[in-house]
Amino acid sequence: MVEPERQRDAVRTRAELLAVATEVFSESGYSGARVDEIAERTRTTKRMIYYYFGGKEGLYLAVLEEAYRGIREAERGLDVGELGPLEAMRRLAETTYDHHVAHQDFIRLVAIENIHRGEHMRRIESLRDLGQPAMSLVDEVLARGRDEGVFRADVEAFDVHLVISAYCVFQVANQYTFGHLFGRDLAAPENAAHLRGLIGDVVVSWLTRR
Amino acid sequence: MVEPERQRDAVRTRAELLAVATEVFSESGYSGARVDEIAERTRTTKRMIYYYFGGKEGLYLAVLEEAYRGIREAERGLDVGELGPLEAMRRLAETTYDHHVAHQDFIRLVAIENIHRGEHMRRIESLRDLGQPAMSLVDEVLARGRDEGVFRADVEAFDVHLVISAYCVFQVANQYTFGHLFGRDLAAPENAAHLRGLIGDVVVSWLTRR
Amino acid sequence: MVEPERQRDAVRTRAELLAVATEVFSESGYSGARVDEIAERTRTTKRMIYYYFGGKEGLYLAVLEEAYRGIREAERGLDVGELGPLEAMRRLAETTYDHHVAHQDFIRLVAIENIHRGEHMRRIESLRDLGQPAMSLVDEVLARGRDEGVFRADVEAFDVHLVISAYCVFQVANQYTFGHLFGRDLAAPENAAHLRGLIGDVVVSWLTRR
Amino acid sequence: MVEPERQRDAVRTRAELLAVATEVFSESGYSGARVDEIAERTRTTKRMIYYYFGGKEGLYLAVLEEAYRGIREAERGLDVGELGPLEAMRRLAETTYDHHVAHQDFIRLVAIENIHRGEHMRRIESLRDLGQPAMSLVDEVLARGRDEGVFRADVEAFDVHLVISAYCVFQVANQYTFGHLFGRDLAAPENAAHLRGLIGDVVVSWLTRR
DNA sequence: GATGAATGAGCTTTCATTCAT
DNA sequence: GATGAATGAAAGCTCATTCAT
Repeated sequence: MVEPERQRDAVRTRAELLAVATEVFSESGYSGARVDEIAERTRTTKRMIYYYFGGKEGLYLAVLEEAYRGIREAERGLDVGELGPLEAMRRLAETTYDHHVAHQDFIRLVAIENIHRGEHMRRIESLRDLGQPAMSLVDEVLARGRDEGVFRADVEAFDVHLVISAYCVFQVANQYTFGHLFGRDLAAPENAAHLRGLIGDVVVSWLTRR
Repeated sequence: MVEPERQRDAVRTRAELLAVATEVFSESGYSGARVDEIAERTRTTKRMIYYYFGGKEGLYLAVLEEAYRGIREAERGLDVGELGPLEAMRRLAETTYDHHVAHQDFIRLVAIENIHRGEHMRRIESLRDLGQPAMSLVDEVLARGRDEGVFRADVEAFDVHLVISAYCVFQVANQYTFGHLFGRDLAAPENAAHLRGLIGDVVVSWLTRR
Repeated sequence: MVEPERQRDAVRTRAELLAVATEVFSESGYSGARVDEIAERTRTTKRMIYYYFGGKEGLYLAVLEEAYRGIREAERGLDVGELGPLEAMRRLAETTYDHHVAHQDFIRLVAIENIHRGEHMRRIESLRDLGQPAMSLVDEVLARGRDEGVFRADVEAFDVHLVISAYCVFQVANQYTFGHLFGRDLAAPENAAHLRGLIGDVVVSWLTRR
Repeated sequence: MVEPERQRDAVRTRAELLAVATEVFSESGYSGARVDEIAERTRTTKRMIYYYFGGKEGLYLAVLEEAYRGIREAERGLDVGELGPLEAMRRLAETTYDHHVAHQDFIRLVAIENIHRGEHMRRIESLRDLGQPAMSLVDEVLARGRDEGVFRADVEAFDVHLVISAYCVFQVANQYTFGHLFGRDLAAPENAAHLRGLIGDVVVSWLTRR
């Protein structure tokens, strides 16, 4: 089934605007991003931003929604089914690490949204409780480990997810200031394996009861 | 020896601008902050920003430098000398938590600076390797624990500091998005004790792991 | 083939800005000219200066380029083909005089540009060696006179052009100070004929010197 | 007779301001010159400009007056008494040339004043008819030449002075634009002798013409 | 005479947005 | 659906000048 030319162009134009806007907002923040710059990096004109998204804010909202949607999609790919709970939890933490390293634009957008105290996000219905799926996976592995007696029983899935997220987000989001303060480059390839293993270690040590 | 009125006023004017600017930049980011708004919240005029700081960017640099200086000063107050290494480490992690909760403006500034990829920070000489003092304390406690045989020997002070910082920063910096995604308020008083104890637990479990 | 309304307006808007800017820069110099004043004398707004010329300096560059282009165009109209070399040279000098009197705005712009040590001019590619055409005409008349034995052979076209230009430019550019110092009005109609004849005399006497 | 300290300092301060202001106005024009810059290049402060000269304009007026006074002083040094009228006239033209090359700041100030249509100059009483002395010398030489039958009788001193001034001023004042247009550097040492001799030639040829 | 602090008015420039076709 | 031209409001910044001591 083929869409008519016009419509396909419309879809393409919209998608291109969204992709470029994601880049620009992520690079410069909401206030720092320039509508002109977004348009210029596109094959369309500024006018289309108003046509499709109503304005700068509408475009930003669309970028935010799309970005979270994409991340959730990516999270669905995560699978630790065949591993024992201990290895599964380590895999989960380390894969989360990889995932964050691979989606720095998204993490920047989230930081920007936090600067704005989440006020835009709160207006996007589809983002409500979007965290659940990711946490369910943690919960499942945690429960398995608890049942098998390898994990302590007094830790919630939320806590585990918080500790993993904090580490993974921080190491991307704060790489510039933290790196500068300690004279280390968190993004350097030679540090990657160590930093990746670290969060696995931390979480597994923490959860493994004696 | 008393300073002349005029000069004292100058110091006050400069300090007031700096204080207000810290608030405004922290609230709105670099691009979002308005020079006019900063001035309006002050007893002086916009003109003085240019007189004392050369411009918006100069003011932001001064804010950043002053903020880091203040934090370092506060860190100096940390003392865990009389505690055993295990309790000292827990105290260190939890005090760091308190400290971050108490200085949200600073954490927001750091997030803003990371959005700008640390480009301003890099131009402030006094911030080079400013992290050392904080890390030395971790190092000292870690060494004591290692010597006493209670801490594992394969973990560096940098790693410990990274894990603690990540947790403490994240839970302030990302409170809006993370809270919204999971329907929990990280800043709610009833969660404070739990969140505070958590990082202590994590670090101690990790380091005491054989 | 008719251009669309909109586009024709754009051309008109741009041209109007250029014309008014020529006046204002010529009246007040580069620093003395006010972007606001230029806009006010126009049917458009200040914003259009930035839209079409990028800023005050871009506008000034456009004014300079256009002014030189206009002058060169006017110089093309000069024709002394049928006159003998002696009369041709006199005509050339005196027509140059007329020409300068008729384009005082241009001469003022040139004076302004010299105050700035030609720094803007140097950045306009189209002005490089723009003087050649004017000098070629002098060269041709000079050569004819030399061949016919009425002009001395040891004078270059450049020298002749320099002497003529100096006189014609000075008498416009320095009319205010020179006039005041000697209590004479170089622009007074009753002096015009004498001042015009003078440069013809000077050049012809000089070149026919045995 | 020794002046009291205080007074001598006052004289020195005033003189220093005047000297620096001459430079700055000459470099940047009236509007382009910055009161702050003038003060900064001085050992005094901005306040002194207001104390001694009343403001920017007063300072500019003082600069203008002082500059003309200095030039007139220099002109007094001119002496062609023992030469024959022909050689005297050539010497006069060529010395005027030297004089202009040596006082480029002054010529720039004059150009600036002409941009402002001489409006400041007109308010300085001491500059009225300041040109007379310079012209008297021309007049005297011209008269001698006329009496001896070597100079034509139909040329006024004013005309001669105009031709000489035009050439000498132009070649300094318009050096940047003229030089660029023709790809020649009027200020290059290797051109000096030729350009200097030129005006002598022109004037002498013109005046000896029968 | 001198000084550092302060200032209002106005300058150039930028921005998201809308209009006319 | 699309486009180039246009715009008002407000932003950051600069200037000559004056004040308080």
